[in-house]
Amino acid sequence: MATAGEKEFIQFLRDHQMRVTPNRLTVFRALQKSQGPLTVPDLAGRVEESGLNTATLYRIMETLTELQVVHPVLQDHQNVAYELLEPFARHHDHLICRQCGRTIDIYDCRLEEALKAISDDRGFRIDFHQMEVHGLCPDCQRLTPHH
Amino acid sequence: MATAGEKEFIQFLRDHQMRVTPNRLTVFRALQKSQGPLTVPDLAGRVEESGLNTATLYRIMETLTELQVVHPVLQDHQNVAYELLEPFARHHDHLICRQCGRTIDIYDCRLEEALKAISDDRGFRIDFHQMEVHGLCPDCQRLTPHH
DNA sequence: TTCGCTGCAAACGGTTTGCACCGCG
DNA sequence: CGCGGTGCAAACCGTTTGCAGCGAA
Repeated sequence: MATAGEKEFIQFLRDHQMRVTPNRLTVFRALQKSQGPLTVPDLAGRVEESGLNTATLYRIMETLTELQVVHPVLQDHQNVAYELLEPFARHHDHLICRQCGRTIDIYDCRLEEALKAISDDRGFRIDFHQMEVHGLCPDCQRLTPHH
Repeated sequence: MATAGEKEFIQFLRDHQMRVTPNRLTVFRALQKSQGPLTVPDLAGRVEESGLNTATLYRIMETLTELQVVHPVLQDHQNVAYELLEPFARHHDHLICRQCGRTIDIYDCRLEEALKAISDDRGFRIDFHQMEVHGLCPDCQRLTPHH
């Protein structure tokens, strides 16, 4: 099943009484095109030609976060970056290697099911979740086989 | 099983060729005493009487992060905060309510097991993980029963 | 005695804010 | 036409850095 696209995003904004502006579409497209999460400075670089102002960019990210179109995640242990949420991007979690810094996207039903069971037990209704697993990827284990 | 305390922290520093300084002990104690994650400004307030300098505080947090005594997490969708990791604190994940903002700590074997199975499948060796589940807590569902 | 650690103060840069203008609905 | 959205520029403040002195080992 494909993820929702620009058309659905426009409808989503209308449904939430938010105006459909060129700036918001520009940001949405940049996020869709990107592989991973983007910081505001990242985004600024990618939408440079549109002349979009940085202050506006921050305000748009705040809006999209409230609407749960995106959510902020911590990058490199220090920078806030944003990534699209369902239904605008396929959900996944992250394996992050402490050695090479590479991020591996994962999606696994076992995890989703465990999570659902746990939340149900407590009567918590899930919007979305985010998980980071830190450790050593297979390649780096081979290079530093001890410990 | 209790979590490791100050004595173990001191030994940990020695094992890693790091000096045992009053400042580092002060920070460690503040983190232990705290319920949740603390930002650097938070910490600065709590260790005020010790006269610990802010720049030093940042350097200590960087060091503790590298040693994996703590790790940074995103608070309120924007601020970086630090929390102790195993074995210095009991591991747990978070349910975060979008309505009241309250955080519920959870620990559940089903999640840990699913995670281990998934990582094993990919040959990824886990140091630690962090999970945030965003949604509506039982209390807030009662107050806003629609949607 | 050595070198890691710390305090101080200045600089940096990501983020926020006030305000006037613009343009979507 | 009204009000949400935007650009601009200044301010803010969390964080980083250089350097000299201190103290843990």
